Amino acid sequence: MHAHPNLHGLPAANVVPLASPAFPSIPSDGGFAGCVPCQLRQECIAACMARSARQSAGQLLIGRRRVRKGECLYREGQPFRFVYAVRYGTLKTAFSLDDGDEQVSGFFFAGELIGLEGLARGRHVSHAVALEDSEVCCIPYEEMARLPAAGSAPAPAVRLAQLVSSELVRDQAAKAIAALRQADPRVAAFLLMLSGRMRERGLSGSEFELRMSRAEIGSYLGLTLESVSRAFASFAVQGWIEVHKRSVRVLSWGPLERLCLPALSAVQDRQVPGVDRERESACVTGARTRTRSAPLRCATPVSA
Amino acid sequence: MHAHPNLHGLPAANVVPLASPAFPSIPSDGGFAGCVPCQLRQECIAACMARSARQSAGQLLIGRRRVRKGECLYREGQPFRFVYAVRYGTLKTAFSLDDGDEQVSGFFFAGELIGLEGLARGRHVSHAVALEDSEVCCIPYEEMARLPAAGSAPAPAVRLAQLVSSELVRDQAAKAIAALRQADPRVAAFLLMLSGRMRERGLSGSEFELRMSRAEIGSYLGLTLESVSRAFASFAVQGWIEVHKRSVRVLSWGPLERLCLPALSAVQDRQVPGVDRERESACVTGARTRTRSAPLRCATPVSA
DNA sequence: CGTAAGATTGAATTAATTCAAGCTCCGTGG
DNA sequence: CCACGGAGCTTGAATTAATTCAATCTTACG
Repeated sequence: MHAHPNLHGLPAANVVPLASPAFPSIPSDGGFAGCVPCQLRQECIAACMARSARQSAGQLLIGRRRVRKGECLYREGQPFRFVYAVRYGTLKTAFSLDDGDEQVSGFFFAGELIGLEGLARGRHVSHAVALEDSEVCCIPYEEMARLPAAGSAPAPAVRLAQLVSSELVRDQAAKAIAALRQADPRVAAFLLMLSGRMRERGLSGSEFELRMSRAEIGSYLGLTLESVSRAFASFAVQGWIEVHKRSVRVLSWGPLERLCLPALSAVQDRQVPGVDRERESACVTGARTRTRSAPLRCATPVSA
Repeated sequence: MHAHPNLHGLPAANVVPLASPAFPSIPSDGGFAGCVPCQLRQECIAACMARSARQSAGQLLIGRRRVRKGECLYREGQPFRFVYAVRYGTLKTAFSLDDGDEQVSGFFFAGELIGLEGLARGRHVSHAVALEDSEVCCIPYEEMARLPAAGSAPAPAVRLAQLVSSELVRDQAAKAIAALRQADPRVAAFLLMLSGRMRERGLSGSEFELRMSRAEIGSYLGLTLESVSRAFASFAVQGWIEVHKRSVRVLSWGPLERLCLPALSAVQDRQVPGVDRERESACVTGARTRTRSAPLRCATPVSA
């Protein structure tokens, strides 16, 4: 189908299928040699686990699971047992609203982690569905959480907390998009976000295939599918993009970026390059909640 | 001012002001005796740390910090050093949009944790501002992350990951509210959410004081302040609530709940009572993303 | 007591949704 | 191999609802 540059590359011999009735024990450090060629955007939690596992007597089995298009990786209410790392493919997460509709809460590409929302209550509060044939690594949470720190490296649990926090940052970007009240800016922001994530994994950022329907995009953005369709059409007649069904080619970034300017930095998700002076000063001078608020004074410590 | 039923109750002698030029060392298990009377909604991470600290040689200093109304607890771009637990008061988190406006991302009450978004990059990506005079515990992240597991109890880092995940669940509730496209249902959901969180800390759920402005509510809900005001007015003329400026009294829950029905269970944030059959079946039969999607087949494991 | 911030209310505007019809493309089965 | 059917996408027109702009009111605070 398409290139999968981010395979974890676990050798098959070290991979234990999850549905296997008996999990054969493998050496605690044996399962990670194959992780080296993996090109995950962020250091894979598995690599972190490998270091710890080498030093501990604990056993660690990382399985793989294939999820075909339309299939469910986990469901709302199911016990949380695994954190899933996408090896290849695309998935969405969503949850059921009480009227039977579903709300799409995220899209996940190769190298990204799914299922972290289950950690809070020990049960998943959303479900994950493959948008195309996909495969994931299944990292057993309990075992991972028990692994101690290896030398100066942080314990896997610490790394995990960091990765959950990354999801919070991504949610913040989603809120920045939601703050764009109009349809066109939101869709533009969505394209920019997608493009950035494609580039992160070595794919073209200006020409890619949408793996999700207009309805799913609309749900994620808080728009109807018609509004999404019209936004695409509008961009196309302006000559900013070419779009045919689910294949998109961006011809001109400038206008799209201008459209979603207020959310641009949140969407582009750049690593913070030191303290961002501009934003800091915006905070000091008193950013507005539509109406200008009082300047942000600095909090004083409590005297002992 | 008002009752503070959720004080951590750290004895003053064990509390080290953060701005003190030199942090005096205190016994690693000395700072937590006072945590016992603390009535946090979820088990406080500090209690978890206490157990670990007792067994380790590490030192752990938990400071307190007073944040007066309008003051900033931390800012975007600042290094992430502490997780903050609200002792009393109310804070909001928000971030600056690139056009200078600010987007409110959350409200935090006594017993809740703030600042977890900073974990991802080691820097805060939002700022936290007190909506009234408040006080927080400052839990030093690095030190906490290094604490090992104490016996069968999980390491503080594991508990931390869980708490970050709880924020993800809360974000999901916010997405459920955003899925209510109209103003009145969103405001109704906001009231329900607030009410639930008041009750959680032993306060009245039907009569409370809003600590945030209409503009802040609007920013959080994706509405203009006028729309929020009109929604309140509309509820009042229907006889469902009494509202005068920032004091709210709910007279009739039913209509408010009906109004935001699709998001009700997400907003009420009930602990999952076992596997939720209803929702599970909704998933199996194929919940809709506005247009009905294919039934969710079950993923098959990869054969070894 | 005066001022300013926050809240309310009204009227005009704007934009998304809704409803409906038609189209394209893909997979299936005759 | 081609026809059929359906899912997904597009497009148009009417409707609906939120936003915008503006004026007024209240209240907290200096």
